[in-house]
Amino acid sequence: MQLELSVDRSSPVPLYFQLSQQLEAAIEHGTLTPGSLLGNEIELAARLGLSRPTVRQAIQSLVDKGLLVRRRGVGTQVVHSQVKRPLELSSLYDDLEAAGQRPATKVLVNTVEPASAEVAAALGVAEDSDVHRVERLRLAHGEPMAYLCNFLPPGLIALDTDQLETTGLYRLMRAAGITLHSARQSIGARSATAPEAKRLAEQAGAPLLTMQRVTFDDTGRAVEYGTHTYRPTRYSFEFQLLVRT
Amino acid sequence: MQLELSVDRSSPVPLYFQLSQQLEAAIEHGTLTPGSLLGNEIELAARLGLSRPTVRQAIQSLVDKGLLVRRRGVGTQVVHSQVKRPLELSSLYDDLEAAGQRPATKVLVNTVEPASAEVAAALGVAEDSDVHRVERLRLAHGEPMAYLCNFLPPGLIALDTDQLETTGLYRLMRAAGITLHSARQSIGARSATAPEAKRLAEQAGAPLLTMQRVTFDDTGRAVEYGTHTYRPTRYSFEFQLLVRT
DNA sequence: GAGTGGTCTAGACCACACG
DNA sequence: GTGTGGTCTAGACCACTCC
Repeated sequence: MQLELSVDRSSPVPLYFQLSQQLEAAIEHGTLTPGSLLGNEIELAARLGLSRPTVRQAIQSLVDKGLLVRRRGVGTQVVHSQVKRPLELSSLYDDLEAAGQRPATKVLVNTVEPASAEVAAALGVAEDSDVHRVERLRLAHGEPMAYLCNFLPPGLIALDTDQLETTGLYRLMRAAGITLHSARQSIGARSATAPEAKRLAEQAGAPLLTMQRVTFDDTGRAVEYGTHTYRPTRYSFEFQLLVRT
Repeated sequence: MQLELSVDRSSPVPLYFQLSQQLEAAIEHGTLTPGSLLGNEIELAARLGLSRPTVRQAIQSLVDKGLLVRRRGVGTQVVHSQVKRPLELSSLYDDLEAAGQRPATKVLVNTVEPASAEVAAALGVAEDSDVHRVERLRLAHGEPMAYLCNFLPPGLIALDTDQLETTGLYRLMRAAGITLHSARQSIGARSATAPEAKRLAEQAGAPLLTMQRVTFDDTGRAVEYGTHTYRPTRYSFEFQLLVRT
């Protein structure tokens, strides 16, 4: 069966992007089955009236996503194993929403305070300089799921408590025009202290999953530092990752 | 100051790769300071005697690594925050070795047995069909750090106990010509059962960090399924990740 | 308006896999 | 040997940013 592909040269969408989207949709949809060969690049370019570099660019973007594999002398194949979700800078809010869990957020603290040494080091600001402190409890189905404590440098975004209760922090930052670039994360575990246990409706000493994260924008500024604790019976970190080549 | 760049056209190493390596080294070395502009692509191409697409390919590879940021109408800049380690399919053995911890491995079990339903589902093999089972204790400085239980489909690699004690599983697979492609991971936490606690020299009920992983090669075969437990006082998952754009 | 990266073309030669 | 992807060239025009 012949795959239907076409590009619209009058569209402002780049040609390689149009092609990669169509290929991705065909893979997602099962029209291109795992293991099937894509056909050689020259022929594909001729069929679409594109140059080979343009077709290569489209294919390369899907190789980078892990959907296709290229073998010299063989061809380009659709990967067998379905790549579900590449690891991304995930927002717990988005994660829960995607899982259909209707997340709720309760803002416990939303204030400005002097930075501790730890916070100052993480955000790259002077010690005792003002930073925002936000503490939130994230619930799903009315059950506490995670306790989130975040610090932000001043003047970055307006931290409105109502907004914080209806969406995630990353969405607020993106909406404010901040381009997130990278994050440094650390995931661990430890026993709950008495106040932690109380907040999360666990028993003191219960195991907790912990995550610390510093997020940077594309200018290299630290835009957020967070220390989070999760109830491991309710949440775990799941992700797919690709091998660097 | 002018950055010294040159390419060797007689080398079998691709020109774009030579260039990207030199740029990466200059960033690492501090010759290219964070925030500095790289100079426009046309001029850079002319200076090196390369075509612009080749120079772009070199720059793009570093953008993908998170070392550079491009802005239309502005230029290409070195990212401020140092990207340390991109998240990769990490081997605990390599992690420990990189941290100078001289890892040691004790093979507890190395056998072939019928696959349980869970293992069969993860590896995509028939239930009760033969699979390798390897249980290892990973130590650093003589202290137990993690308990690793892995399952592998038969006929993939020879699992020599001596080799397993001197290197990591991923190295053995790569050495056997297996091209690792992607992995699906889940990281969580729970309380140690009595036998788990004993293995890791912890107390029963102590918090443990857990990781489950299925690894696929580039043909889509599952090549490994592992369930690991870590002592959270000795180990945490640390990684840097880039935001998908 | 000037300068930058973003996209695109129409070729070319090479390296590798497979029969 | 044949076919594939891997690399490379020398241009071109456009979109965006900044002055």
